[in-house]
Amino acid sequence: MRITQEADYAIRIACLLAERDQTLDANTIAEACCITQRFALKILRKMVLGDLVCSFKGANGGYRLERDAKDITLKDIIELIDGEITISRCLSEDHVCSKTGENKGACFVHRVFNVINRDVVKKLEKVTLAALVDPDVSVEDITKNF
Amino acid sequence: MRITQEADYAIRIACLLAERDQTLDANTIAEACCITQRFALKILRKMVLGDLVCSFKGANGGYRLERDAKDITLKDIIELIDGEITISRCLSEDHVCSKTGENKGACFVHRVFNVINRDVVKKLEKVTLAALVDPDVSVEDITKNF
DNA sequence: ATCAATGTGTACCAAAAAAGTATACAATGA
DNA sequence: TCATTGTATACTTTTTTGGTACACATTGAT
Repeated sequence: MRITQEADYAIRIACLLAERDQTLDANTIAEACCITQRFALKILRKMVLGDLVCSFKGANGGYRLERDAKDITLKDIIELIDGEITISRCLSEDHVCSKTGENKGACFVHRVFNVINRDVVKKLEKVTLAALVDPDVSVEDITKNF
Repeated sequence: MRITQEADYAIRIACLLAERDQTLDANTIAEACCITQRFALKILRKMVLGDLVCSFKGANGGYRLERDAKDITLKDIIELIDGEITISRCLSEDHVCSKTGENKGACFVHRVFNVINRDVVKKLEKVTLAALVDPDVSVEDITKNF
């Protein structure tokens, strides 16, 4: 990665939709998430194309989650917005290592990074929207089985 | 983070110095690491200022590791070059969350990120230059006690 | 039917970060 | 004393991030 602001906003938006569990229009979402409507629209568009939320046009239109909140993870949202999660550029699919001329896993160091990277992804996969939104679930509850 | 190219090069340089265990000049280092001399000089400068390597001017000058290779970790090198390791901007010391107006740990999501982030740093701390350079140590050896 | 409300598509712009280069200078050892 | 090697500072370019603009397409309420 790094996890971008845009992914961060997308997570907030997804949490909001999970919390309210109703169709919300872009304006409402933008206000609740402290971003401009235009920017919210852009992020929402990506989320629609990524089958994370569905949209309704016309009066009383808006957005809602496409799937159940327990079937959406932080990994899903971050990858949708930022693309493949990689802690180092050398780990990304299309990157060619300037040292070895090959891509990921060619250098010893990158193989170590790769182990760490996979672990991060695995952890992000374990965090569901449902857990994030549930007031009875603490950070410790979420992270204890990492 | 993300771990930058520059940090990546710094790691290569440090590995080279650990492997050879002698004073090497910037040109030799640059060639071995497949970067320009100028860029190597820039990175080496940071490493000198960060007390990771020491330098010698004049004829037969060059660089060598300041400390023993077993006392230098990936975390040391990456933090030296890239600054604080943070998987999301919201976790960095001087960042103020646009949602809560506070900094790290204020939002629930960021608290989760923080747990993951600390774990990454902890893993990077466990990888020493000595281990990376030792031909008898495998990636599995390094990562099994993560 | 019509029109206001709402999302769509595409393109553009600006700031920040990353990656790398240039130049003039300072120290040192043969 | 001068070639060799590092120092200091500043600049340039490219890529990524974060965000905006505008003309258009649907659709539900009236």
